[in-house]
Amino acid sequence: MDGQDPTYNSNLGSSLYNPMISPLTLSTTDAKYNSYDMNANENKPFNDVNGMIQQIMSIVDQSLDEAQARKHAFNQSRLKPAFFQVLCEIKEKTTINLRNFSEDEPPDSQLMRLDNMLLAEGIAGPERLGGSSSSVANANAAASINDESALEHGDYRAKLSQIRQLYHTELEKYEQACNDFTSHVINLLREQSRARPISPREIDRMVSIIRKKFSSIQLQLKQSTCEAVMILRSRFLDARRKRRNFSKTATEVLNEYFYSHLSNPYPSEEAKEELARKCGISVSQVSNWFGNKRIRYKKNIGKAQEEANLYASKLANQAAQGVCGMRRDSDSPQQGER
DNA sequence: TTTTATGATTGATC
DNA sequence: GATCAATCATAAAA
Repeated sequence: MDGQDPTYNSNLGSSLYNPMISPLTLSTTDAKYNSYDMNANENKPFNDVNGMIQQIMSIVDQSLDEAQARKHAFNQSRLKPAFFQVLCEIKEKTTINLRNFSEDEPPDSQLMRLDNMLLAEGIAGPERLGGSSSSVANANAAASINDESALEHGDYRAKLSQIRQLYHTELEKYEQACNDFTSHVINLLREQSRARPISPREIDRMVSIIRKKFSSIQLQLKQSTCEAVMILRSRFLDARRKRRNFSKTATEVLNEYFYSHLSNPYPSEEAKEELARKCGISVSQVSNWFGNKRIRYKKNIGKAQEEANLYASKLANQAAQGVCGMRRDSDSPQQGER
């Protein structure tokens, strides 16, 4: 539309921009443009184009009433069908590429991944009553069996539900804005279709363009929601973040076993289960404790000797008082350690 | 605030 | 799969 095409220009000159049939009322600006045109008669088409541009530019300065009045005048003009016809002809020549415009695009794999994740985490889709992601449920089952984990699990669910709520609020907002904007554009195009040729297919295409733009905004929302869920999960699943020391009693029970089996501080599976039960911790925690204890004892035997003596005298006292409960157990197959 | 203790994790080895 | 050794992250003590 840069006016370099001679055919196009001749069209403009012959009909559209002929002042005799121009639907737009010529204003004083025409005079101004005519005044600096050295050869007004020969350059009439260009002269008229300038005038038209000037008129279009001046629309922004018009009041709404004025614009409405002009629009009304235009719609009532007997030249309007001719103007419309000319626009149809121009369009016929300039929208060839548009016809071949491919509208079928493959579904966005990134969007699909995000959707799947949001669905899996219970953010998208139907709300799960008392539900959480299976992975978290497994993690919780594997974690400590005390009340604290249940409490933190509840905390996780509360935070997940918070994320879900925020996501849906934002999504609704986007959808509302998208619908509003789409219907606004449709109305605008329908209104404009009275003045220029706009096919329903073109309106549909415009709608799909708008939807694509809005879905890219939604993509960002989905992305940030996924990130929030990942952070929450990593915090919940990373047990190191919420390490708690075992109770004093539990440590004593474990130490008693360790120092009374110092020559072979490797409790059997049954012994581990018994210790776990006594200490109120899981079997894997007992295994961890013994793993840590063995390596730290080995690294610092001198210092650990004091502790060893402490537990030895403790056991001796218990034996003297005849309350040697632990040694009585079948979980102490080793004899004569230390 | 810094240091130490301690429970958990990770990768290698057997 | 159990254990070791190194390491991380946090609780508790100094």
